[in-house]
Amino acid sequence: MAKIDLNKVWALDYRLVTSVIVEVAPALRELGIECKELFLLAELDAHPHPAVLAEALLMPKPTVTMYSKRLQSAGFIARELDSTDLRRHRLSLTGDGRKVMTRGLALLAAAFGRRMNRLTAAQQAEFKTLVEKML
Amino acid sequence: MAKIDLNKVWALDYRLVTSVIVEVAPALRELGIECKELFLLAELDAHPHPAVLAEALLMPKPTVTMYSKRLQSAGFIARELDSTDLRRHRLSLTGDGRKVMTRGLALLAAAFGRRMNRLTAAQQAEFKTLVEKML
DNA sequence: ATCTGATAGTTCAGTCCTGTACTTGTTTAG
DNA sequence: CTAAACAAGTACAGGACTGAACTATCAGAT
Repeated sequence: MAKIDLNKVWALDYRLVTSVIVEVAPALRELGIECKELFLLAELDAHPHPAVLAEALLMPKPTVTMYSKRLQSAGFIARELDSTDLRRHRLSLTGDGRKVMTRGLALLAAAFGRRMNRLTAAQQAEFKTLVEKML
Repeated sequence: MAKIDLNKVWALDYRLVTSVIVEVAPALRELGIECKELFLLAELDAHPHPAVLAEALLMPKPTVTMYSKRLQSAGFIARELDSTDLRRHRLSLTGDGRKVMTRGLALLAAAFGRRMNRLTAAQQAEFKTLVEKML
């Protein structure tokens, strides 16, 4: 088995991810959010605390702070102090926030789905397995 | 075959790509370039004209202009007018530029390789095939 | 020759994003 | 109990990035 060209594969995967983002960004903007804000909304249920969120999203803490502020003032998330640890803030989706997240994820799934559909169902499952293994 | 969760797979792949970038960024900075500047350098041989480069890299033209300027003043690329079309500029790597690119790509390949190594050789080849199909 | 529409690239203004340093609150060692 | 160490989150400054508008050149039609 010849060794594969890592940089080639990397470039392909990077391009795949980027192309989806570029494609979806305008529609998301119409929804009132940026792409990374959508990712933040999508992880909120699983990780309600900003510090954990920052780690999960691989973004620096100040970035999470900034997005949180914007999303809060847009009415998409709520913030409350964690009563068991006063350093912590707990973020949660508002009704509007959940609605926007759902729509945004649908747009993302549509764009990514157009690419995944070039694979057979079995290949799609295989792709998922491989990416899971790599992380 | 159950339908896969597109958003899940998307999130995984996004995270994979991002984690590599985040991991490599500090070392690249020591080399004197940003991550996206490396991608630009890496595509320069194949696409010497800024407009084509912008499309290949999925970035807006002004961004390519800005990076080109910085890379030129850092001595990593050269610019010359295309004599057959005075609107066009032809970019090319300098000796230093090629050296930095080679090192940068090696860092990238190392980081991405650590993830790919969790797959068998056959799976790696399969992954490449699948990503190629999707683009 | 000149006009028209298209293309290459840049400028600029303004937003986005993040590194550094800080405040506030919690835990732990003594 | 207190002080040092640590953790959550923020403020701010400054660099990174991009959309809109612009200049210069080209190619084709009249």
